[in-house]
Amino acid sequence: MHWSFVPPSLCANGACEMTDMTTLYAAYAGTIQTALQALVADGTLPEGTSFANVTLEPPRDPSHGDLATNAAMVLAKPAKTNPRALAEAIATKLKSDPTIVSAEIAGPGFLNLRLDPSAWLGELETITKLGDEYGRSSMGAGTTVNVEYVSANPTGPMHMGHCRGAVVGDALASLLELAGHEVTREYYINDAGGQVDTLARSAHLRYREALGENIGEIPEGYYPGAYLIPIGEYLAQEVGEKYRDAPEEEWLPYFRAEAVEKMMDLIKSDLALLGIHHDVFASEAALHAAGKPDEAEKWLREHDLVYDGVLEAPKGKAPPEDWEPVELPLFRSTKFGDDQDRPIKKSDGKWTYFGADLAYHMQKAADADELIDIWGADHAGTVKRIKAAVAALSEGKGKPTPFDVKLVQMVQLMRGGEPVKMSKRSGNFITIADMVEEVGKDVVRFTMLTRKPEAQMEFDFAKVVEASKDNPVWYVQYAHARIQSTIRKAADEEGVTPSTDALNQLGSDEIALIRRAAQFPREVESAAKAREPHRIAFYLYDLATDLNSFYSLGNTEPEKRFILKHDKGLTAARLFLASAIGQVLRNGLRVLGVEAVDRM
RNA sequence: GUCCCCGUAGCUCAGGUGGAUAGAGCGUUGGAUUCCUAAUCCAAAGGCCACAGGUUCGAAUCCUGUCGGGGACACCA
Repeated sequence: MHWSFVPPSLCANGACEMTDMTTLYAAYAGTIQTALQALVADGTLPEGTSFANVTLEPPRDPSHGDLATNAAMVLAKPAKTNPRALAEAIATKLKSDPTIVSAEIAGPGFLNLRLDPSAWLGELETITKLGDEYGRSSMGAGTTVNVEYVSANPTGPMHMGHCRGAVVGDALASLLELAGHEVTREYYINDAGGQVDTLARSAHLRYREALGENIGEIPEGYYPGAYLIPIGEYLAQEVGEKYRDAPEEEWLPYFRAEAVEKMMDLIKSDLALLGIHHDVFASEAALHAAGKPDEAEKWLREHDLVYDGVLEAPKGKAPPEDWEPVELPLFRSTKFGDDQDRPIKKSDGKWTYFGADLAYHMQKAADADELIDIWGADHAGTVKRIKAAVAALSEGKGKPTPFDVKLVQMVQLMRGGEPVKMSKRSGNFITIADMVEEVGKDVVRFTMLTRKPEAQMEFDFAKVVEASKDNPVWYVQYAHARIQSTIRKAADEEGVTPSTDALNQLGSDEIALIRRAAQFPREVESAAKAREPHRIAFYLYDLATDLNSFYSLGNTEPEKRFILKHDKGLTAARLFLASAIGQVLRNGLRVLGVEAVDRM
């Protein structure tokens, strides 16, 4: 795990400066950096040595100490010495810090540090003082990130297929915010293609139905879902019989605009059920109206990145029967690693989806420093071309715009071990509203975040509501509720509240728990760097495990309970510990968008 | 045929930007309850990290290939 050598003075956001508090890992990272700089000053390390690969982490085996650094192994080469000799030099410098009680060299050159217990106890005060801000990093300060997620076609309510990407995107956005980035949560509305025309026609059908016509079975090529019935009724109310028998070109634009708007209302309310709210809803139609694709094409042609050419027939499988060579404006995506150049316009002269998407990303890249798209795995085939597009567009800017596409794999819905059958044809699919109603928002969100997004997962309705250790969301919430309950009970029955007065009475069991809590800021930074919010979910599970283990010590050793009737000082100190752990659980759950409950 | 993702305990999965003895839950076996929330805890057993090469002080992690699972492959979005 890496950590960034960001000195506290670089802490750009107000919270850091106001409180003037540094978390434990950041502080000792600074200590080590100072020691390394001293070695540069006295010539042990060459001028300009990069410390980028130096890590500070908990040793795998706690008996090795409190902290471990690989500095000597990483820097032995530039120092032209062997790791153990360099470690010796680093250790000498570090020992001038009174809170470092020992610095031992181990294995191939690890430097294991032992801290005075007061260092760990101090972290409890840091957690408490920083409160909701504990874990906030300045790592991303000054970098704006645009996260585009969901972007479901506005042709119906949200169903299961959208759920995972929605949750992952939202948690990622929150994570990046906590890591200090300024984040825009964006939704791209595909309101310009053939699908929304189909939507408009389907709405027209329902409109005629609302006017009393018997429309019978919904024909092939129309959306059959019952959710369009209220749209038809609404339209009938708005325009009466005006468009009942009118030719399509008269009503299509109006029906399309109305239907899309209603569908977006539906989608927004579905997203709200999951606690998801976007900052920007970007319309593809508006993009066209503003002439953005033309601008993009012009720019690309000037840079010889778009040319008129003929695509080859698809290889490997039999080409479609109606395949014929056509000259189209093609984007040179092969120049950036794609297998084939991609058309930006269709043979009828209209823009392809890609042509518009290219212009859309051009616009996003102009507004943000970094871009992230969350897509379903079924769009994997288009990753290369859009990455190529962003690479091409940012060539002109002098420096490339970092751009990540996160692919989210399918979720297999199960019920008691059996796959849930869904029929798309009848429009009978499991919606997000169904899911949230059945198992709750917190369960849906947490479960979606307990697997890395690029791996396929199962979601079993039966398992996911089980109240057991096998169900992480319950387990983590239980730990938090347990803490809150203990604090309540101590106040009500013993009149004791958390206090630092007797903090130095806390022993090694408590410090083991603090050690885990102190990881949180590191987890935030590494998860943000990797763009992997699921790491926070796993961390919270580990922290909950440690809390529950500690709590259970009191079952066999009553003197290890939080609440001790005979020792109010120690009770208050343990409550202070409990309260700090609760704070970290809350801060982590907030990233995931899961509620930290006080009672269960 | 090409491209993308995945392959870790019996099962479901972490760990993967190279570091010390590969982790957790479920399941199995054996324990803990005059209990601050047992929706919990402790312990045992269980592994050629798919396979084969390569890179280096060091590989589950990086590279190449093979096998297996999933997905995508004209002007659909």
